[in-house]
Amino acid sequence: MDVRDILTGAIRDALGALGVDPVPEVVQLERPGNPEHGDWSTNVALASAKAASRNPREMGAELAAHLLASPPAHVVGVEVAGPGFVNFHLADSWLHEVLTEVVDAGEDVYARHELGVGTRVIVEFVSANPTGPLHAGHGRGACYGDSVARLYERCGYDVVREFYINDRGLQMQNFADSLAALAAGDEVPEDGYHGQYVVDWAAEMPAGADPLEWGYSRALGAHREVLEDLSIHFDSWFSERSMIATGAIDDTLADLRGVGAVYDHDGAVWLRSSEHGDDKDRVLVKGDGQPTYLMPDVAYHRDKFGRADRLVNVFGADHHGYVARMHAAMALLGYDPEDLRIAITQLVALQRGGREVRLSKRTGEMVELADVVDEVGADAARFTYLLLSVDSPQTFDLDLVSSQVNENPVFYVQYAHARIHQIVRRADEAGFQRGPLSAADLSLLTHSREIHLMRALHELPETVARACREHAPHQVTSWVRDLAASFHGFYHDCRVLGDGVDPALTVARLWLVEGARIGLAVGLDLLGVGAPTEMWWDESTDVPVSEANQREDV
RNA sequence: GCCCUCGUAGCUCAGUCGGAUAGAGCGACCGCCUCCUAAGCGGUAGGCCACAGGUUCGAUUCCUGUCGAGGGCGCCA
Repeated sequence: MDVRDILTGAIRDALGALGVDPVPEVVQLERPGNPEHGDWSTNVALASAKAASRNPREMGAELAAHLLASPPAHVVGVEVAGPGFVNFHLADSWLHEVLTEVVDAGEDVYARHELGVGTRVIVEFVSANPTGPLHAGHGRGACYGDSVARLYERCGYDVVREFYINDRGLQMQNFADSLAALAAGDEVPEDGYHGQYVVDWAAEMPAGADPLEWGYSRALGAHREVLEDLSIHFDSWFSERSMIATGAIDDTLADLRGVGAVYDHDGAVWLRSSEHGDDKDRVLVKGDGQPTYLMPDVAYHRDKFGRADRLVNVFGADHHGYVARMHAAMALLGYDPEDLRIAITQLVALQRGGREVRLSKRTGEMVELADVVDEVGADAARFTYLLLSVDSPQTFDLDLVSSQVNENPVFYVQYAHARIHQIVRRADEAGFQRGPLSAADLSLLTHSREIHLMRALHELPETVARACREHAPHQVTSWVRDLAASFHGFYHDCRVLGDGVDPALTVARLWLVEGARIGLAVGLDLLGVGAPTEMWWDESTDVPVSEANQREDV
């Protein structure tokens, strides 16, 4: 049983026994930052004193005394502190139990949750127009969306990764016209696409090919390729065109009309989105009878709600204005807008050679995502994209991430994982048998480095659940960095193997190393970053030589 | 003008349902390899959490306003 369940259960029992009325619904436990405040602390006396008409400090003191009279498992001290906090001091045995749980569970099971069993989630991300290659800015949404999907999977949800393809409309035609013009030796039209890639692709295009269909497939192929390089595998590629064949667009409009969610004005069809939080009503069908971009998107989301209980969309900041109208449209169709979760990723600025590189498909000056991956490697790219909260704008410095690797946290973390495997290899070479866990004396793990490492491991399940709930994979990145730091400290101060180390301690430490391995493997997998088993450096080039740049898949 | 995100150490950023003395990396300075990989470890310096109110036992955190940064506000997509 998790130590928190033991403590909260004992606290509630004690409050009841002390005649506190009402016994609070939730008992909050936290890890105090200050070690003097014990291993765990509760503010329950502060939080519930008022409702129970009691003095918080006195209530805390009574609670502490009562708990100390018959202490819960592992508890060796309880005291009241400050305005009424009740602090628990635990024997290290609670952490030895944590390590046992980690090792028993293994990397497939540890920090896995059942929160979402039976709930279907569609995570839609990237969804770039098939009119050109993905650029560096797309990389953030791509890595983020995939990692959010991994978090949902780890929490037991039934997840589909979906890419929505805008494969009809004006942009497609402009793109095709640009290809055709270049292939014919003409100038690109005014509102066409001007990037260098258009020139390259036009040269590739076989004579007689349909520029629209050929360009479409060329762009989509490029998307697929770079995403695969980043270990991002979509389960579903949803074509906008397919909704014309299925009649989904017409059906959606008829549905909206049926519930009075649209009206005709100035020859156009308007959606009453302002009735559900949007700034103004939006046009669905233009005066010329053509649908706006919004119309098929509404139909698409209606389709998704037919396939899932929850929708997660990843939009770039430049599309955030879209959120209100989409929520309104779903509300008008009778869905709960809460079930459409839209994550906004702030923009990525790219830096190279100390100056910013502008991203613009129109001017043609852009850095392709494929170039970023080539330049810094898939692992460094993913880790860097997932380093920050998506609420913060990011400056991705290509020179820094690729060449100054000592400033790059991905190598710090991967190095910890490589060190773990080095210890395991050394133990094998020495013929050292770890033996069964049940035979190991984990109580020998008492060094502060060992304690810190086990504490960090204990936090992983909670971190995963929160990161999923908040759609915040960067919290996993932070955890992984923290665990790596704990491990490097342990590695430095606690020898696992050697003549001076008691064999029983070696066994216990090998199990701790195994626990760290499991934790890092879980965390890195959630980030989609490789976990290399060895890393060596070429000192002449300062380039790490490892699976980091030879990885195949995650 | 309205909407979204943000404002925390010199720089880049974390900060759990509102908790006790606000953290990390980098940069700066000082130390540590006879030993499982020193791309590692330890220490020092560095803060009016943009500003002003409010809510309460308690606010970096929640609410309102001001200032500042980025982005968005079309019968374009």
